[in-house]
Amino acid sequence: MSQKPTLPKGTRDFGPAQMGKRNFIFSAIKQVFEKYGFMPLETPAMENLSVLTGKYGDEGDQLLFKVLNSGDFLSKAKETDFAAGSKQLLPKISEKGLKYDLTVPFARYVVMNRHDLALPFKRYQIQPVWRADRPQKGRYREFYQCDADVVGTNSLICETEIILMINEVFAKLGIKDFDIKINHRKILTGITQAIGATGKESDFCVAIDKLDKIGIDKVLEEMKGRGISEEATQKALPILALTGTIEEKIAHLKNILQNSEEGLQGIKDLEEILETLKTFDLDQHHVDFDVTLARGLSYYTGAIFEVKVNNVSIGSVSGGGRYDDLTGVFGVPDLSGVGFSFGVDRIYDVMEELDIFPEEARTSTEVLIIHFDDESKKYGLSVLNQLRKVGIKSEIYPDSAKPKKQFDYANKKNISYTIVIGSDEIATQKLSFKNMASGQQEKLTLEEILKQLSKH
RNA sequence: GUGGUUGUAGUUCAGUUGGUUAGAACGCCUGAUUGUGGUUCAGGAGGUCGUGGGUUCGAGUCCCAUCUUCCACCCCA
Repeated sequence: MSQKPTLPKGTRDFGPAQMGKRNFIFSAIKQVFEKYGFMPLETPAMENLSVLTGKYGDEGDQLLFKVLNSGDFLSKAKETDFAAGSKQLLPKISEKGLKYDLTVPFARYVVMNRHDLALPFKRYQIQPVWRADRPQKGRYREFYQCDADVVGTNSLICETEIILMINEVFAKLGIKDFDIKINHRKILTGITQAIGATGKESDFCVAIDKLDKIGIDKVLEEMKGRGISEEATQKALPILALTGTIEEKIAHLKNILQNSEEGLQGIKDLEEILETLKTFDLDQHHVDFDVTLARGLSYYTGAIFEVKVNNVSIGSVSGGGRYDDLTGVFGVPDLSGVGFSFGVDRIYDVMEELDIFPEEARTSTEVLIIHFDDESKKYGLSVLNQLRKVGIKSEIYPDSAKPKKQFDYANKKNISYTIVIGSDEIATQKLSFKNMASGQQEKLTLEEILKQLSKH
């Protein structure tokens, strides 16, 4: 009885072709992170549920994958727990969960190791995370995040450096048309004060975050639905419709927020970030100030970012922001951090949609050795040894097979060159070196072949 | 979590109001070609129709459940 194997919902295999492309993205990100002084960190796939729960809101808790206790997981549960429902039963049968993002495990790490850390601590982390979400295009239940965070400094240089890193990574990847949207949590707070909806900040944010998706009318409707007064929504209207350059928007908002100390502080932060950016003289920084950017995660308290690639059907590919008190829930207050994350799976989808993966992302074997009989196969092994000694990615067809089969193998693996060896080649010491793309073939000594290959 | 959608050969898809033995293209294998792949030609293999029930004389087709896919909402990378 054989059964067809299947994958769990929302998970994927990555074949060699995909991995070549994925690694291309990973290494671009890694190089940039390290160039900016971030050090790698890895944390376990599982965390204790006490670490994870309550950090992402009720919605987030629901999306956590819980791991059943090992052994007799029912042993601690009583009938009364079972009768009381899942919420009561859960802690009795599950103590661990798969991590939901990289920021909370990072905060946990900082707290556990704070005496050893050189503050400010800069780390990057590239690992899979899991969410029990319903999958869709660009949304998976297992996906990779690439986080870089700095903790232990309030300096806005960090924010500027995030903008620089995003620019560098996208330049490496060849993504040209994108916007780094930036906003500030304090500006959002300021706006709610200015329009007379103080305290309604999170309702306000949830509503305006949808602006580009559902349009201004529906946003105003949603605000009313969330208990923001008619008068306030009317006041919000011109603010949400702000246009012009970053400088113009800032000037305008300064006026609107003149009575909000918090709002003005947010503006000041933004100005400083942009001012610092100037000293790095980028041709184009892709930054756009977007007052409607809110972002869901509630722990952000300062600048917030989101990156959108234009003219593709994928949502944001990167996001982040500053959080003043991330480690507070673990008993270490007043440690400010700022960080952001690249969504590799989405960047992959974007690059696939734009068809901009370079040839180098499709690395394969460079040379296949093809042989006709046992003698030439044996001779081929010594040739193979020479190729590998100089670092050429090479392999020999391991079985004795017809040349057609061996050539088919080379085609299928997209191998650029073949070296064909038979009795003639052994006798003359001149090997048949074939370019698989052009079909051209010439008889060369091994040394000449090595010279040819080193050019590529 | 709510509502909808999808599933037929390795892959992409046909398959009539329920009616004989479920098709095509591409891919795969063999040969034409025993020292040369991509092209061409000839032949061949490959399907518990997602899974489990039900209705019917008869189900790929209708009904129910379940899994999966994609989409919208919620939320998010």
